[in-house]
Amino acid sequence: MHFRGINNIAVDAKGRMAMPARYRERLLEGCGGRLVVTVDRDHCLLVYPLPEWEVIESKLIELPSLNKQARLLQRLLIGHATELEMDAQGRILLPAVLRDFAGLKKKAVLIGQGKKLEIWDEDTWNENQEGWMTAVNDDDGDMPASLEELSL
Amino acid sequence: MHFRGINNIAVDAKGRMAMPARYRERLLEGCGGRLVVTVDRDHCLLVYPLPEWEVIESKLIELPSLNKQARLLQRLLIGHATELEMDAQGRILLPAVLRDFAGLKKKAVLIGQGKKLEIWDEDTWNENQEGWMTAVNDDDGDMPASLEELSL
DNA sequence: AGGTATGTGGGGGAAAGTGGGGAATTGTGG
DNA sequence: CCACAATTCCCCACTTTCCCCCACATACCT
Repeated sequence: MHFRGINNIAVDAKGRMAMPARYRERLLEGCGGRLVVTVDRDHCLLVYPLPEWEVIESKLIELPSLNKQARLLQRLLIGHATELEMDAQGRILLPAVLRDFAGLKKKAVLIGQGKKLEIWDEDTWNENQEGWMTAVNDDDGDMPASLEELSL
Repeated sequence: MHFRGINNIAVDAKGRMAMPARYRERLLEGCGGRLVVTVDRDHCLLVYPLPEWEVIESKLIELPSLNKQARLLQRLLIGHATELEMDAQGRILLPAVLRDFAGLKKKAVLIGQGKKLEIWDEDTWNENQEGWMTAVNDDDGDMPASLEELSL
């Protein structure tokens, strides 16, 4: 059971955002509404059900400590990871630090990405869309074999 | 059992479009009328029966997260993938986000494409036709082996 | 020409999204 | 240890959207 699709959501003055109704039941029975929010390199936020996150975290921890990339990834992801729960109305309260990081204003966008969800500021999302569209079409020669052979 | 052929369809003020009758029975018994609609790089929409989509989605999710191309593809395809069902009249409601993306107005075109269907704005479709006809004839020398060997 | 199947439009009820007031809890500084 | 401030949580009320159902219009077949 994967997350997919796009949702327009509002972040209110207190920094709360309502989880779309169609996700709530899954989140409650899957992990008791316990979630982990962290940041992404592309300046959006990532939301994992707690069990999923723990898998990822373990992998990150075991990366070679002498590798610079690995250390940066660890600081970024584990360092910002915040555990939080849905309240009785199915909302989560996003910490100010994370809202600032993603440049979240009033209007935001929630994107299903399989095991996780991404939260984007609406303007940022829209601005990036066009660029991505063309970037996907550019074959920059740096494409893994699994991508070359993909048939949609 | 593949989709093929072209259909002119109307999108009403609420964003609903009627599935052609000849597809309905197949869609109901094949997947209980459960469909997934997402976007394509060429600014049209793709419609998959849910089981077909899940195969594609799994492949996408397993792509390497550190590869930029892969991440963009995931965001575009999974991020916009919306699950929806046919209503009692055999119609589906296309979310506003997706209609905007494809520039859908009142008149649209539904194209059978094997495992999936494509939805185009009628004007966009007509405008593109000409260009494609010539583009297919240009052998730009950058053709994968599987295409070189194709015998129609 | 009539009947059946398909396409099209709209109205109303239910559910989800949104916002704010106030109580409870936490944390900080004196 | 207490007092004050800030944050977090819960509850209520309003607004908007979505979805189900009914009704009509059009086309096609008999």
